[in-house]
Amino acid sequence: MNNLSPLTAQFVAHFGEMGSRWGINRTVGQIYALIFVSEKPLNADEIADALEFSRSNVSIGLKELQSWRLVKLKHNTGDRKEYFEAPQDVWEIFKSLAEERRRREIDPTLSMLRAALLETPANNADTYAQGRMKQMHELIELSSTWFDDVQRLSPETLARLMRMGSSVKTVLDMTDKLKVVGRKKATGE
Amino acid sequence: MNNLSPLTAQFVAHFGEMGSRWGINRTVGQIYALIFVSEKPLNADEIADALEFSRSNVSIGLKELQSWRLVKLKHNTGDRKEYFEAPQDVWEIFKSLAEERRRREIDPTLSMLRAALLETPANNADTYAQGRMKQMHELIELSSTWFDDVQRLSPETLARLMRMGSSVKTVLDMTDKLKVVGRKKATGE
DNA sequence: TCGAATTTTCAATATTTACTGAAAATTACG
DNA sequence: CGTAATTTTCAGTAAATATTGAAAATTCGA
Repeated sequence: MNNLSPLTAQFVAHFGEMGSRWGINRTVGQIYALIFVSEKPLNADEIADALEFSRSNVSIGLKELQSWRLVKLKHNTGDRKEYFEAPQDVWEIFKSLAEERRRREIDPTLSMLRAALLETPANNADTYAQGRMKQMHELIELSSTWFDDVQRLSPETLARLMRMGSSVKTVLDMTDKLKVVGRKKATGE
Repeated sequence: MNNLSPLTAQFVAHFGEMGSRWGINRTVGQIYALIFVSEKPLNADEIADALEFSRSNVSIGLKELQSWRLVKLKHNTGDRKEYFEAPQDVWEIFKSLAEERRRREIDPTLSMLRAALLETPANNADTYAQGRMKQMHELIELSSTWFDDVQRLSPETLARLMRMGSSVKTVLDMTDKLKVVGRKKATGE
């Protein structure tokens, strides 16, 4: 890798290796890593040069990253080249990733499950299978709705929630009690 | 696919196609799907037969599924064959999946980042890069600690939390107010 | 302990996916 | 417009991954 400091080289290499586990390929992982740690936006030639990939490979990789909304395109005045950068806010990155993953990995499964649940079971095995599919559907639906909701929270609220960790239970219990008290008051019980 | 009802065939095929997006391969996805909707545990021959895979392929696939803790091995008395089933509780499945993913996809990255953050930056670019890595590290660490915590909640509490969705903010705000009140009381303010 | 039943390994092969260079398409500036 | 700069496409090739059948290893009951 051309002209990369050991620090960056290490980071880039790791993303390359992990790429396959993350569902992207080595090239795409490395390109992203490089963009992520660069202070200035990079153009495709710079990336191809630094990573020693063919120009066309970089082009494909950048398209892929754009489809994941992980890089943003920037145009510099007086320069026709396209420059790419990663969003500054890591929360934003996290959200794009989650949304996109959901769109690609979760939603199609939900559709399939919904369709399967509408079918008339042909025998006992089918009835059992449909029951299992229902469980799966409910769990996925619940978690993804929840994720939608959480995503709409402000970063601060979200951070607060996260910092609470499992003590969230205490808060929920507290709330339940308050609700009961409120109800009693309201009904003059 | 031998002897599979259309309903199951559809489900199995979907898991096969999605497999690649989920980071497992087609075979493994299909095997899992089949086991998941089966009322009785299945042995490798039954799976190979139903899915028309070679016996060895099934063997490899089952090993993979075991490494993800997605299937459990069962021995039937008077039968030397190994039978496989998926855990009944879909929550449990979800947790195994999350844990295993974390172990494979998150933890190695955290280690790499920790190591990188200890290095002495060689120049300005490195300093910037390290800043970015720090942001990434903090986000990942926060979300995974949080996930640990959440995982420890009882399914009921968790379900409650999920059902609340974004109204969780109201609860947090409420709690903050209560804390303030509590403090005032305590200090006689 | 022997041997049939069963599972696992592994080298060969097939399939899929990634990568390249060259050519085509697009862009925007004079 | 025309053209040079730039990006994209694509057919061919390389590399990685998945799949198989056969052979080896393991398991467990007689």
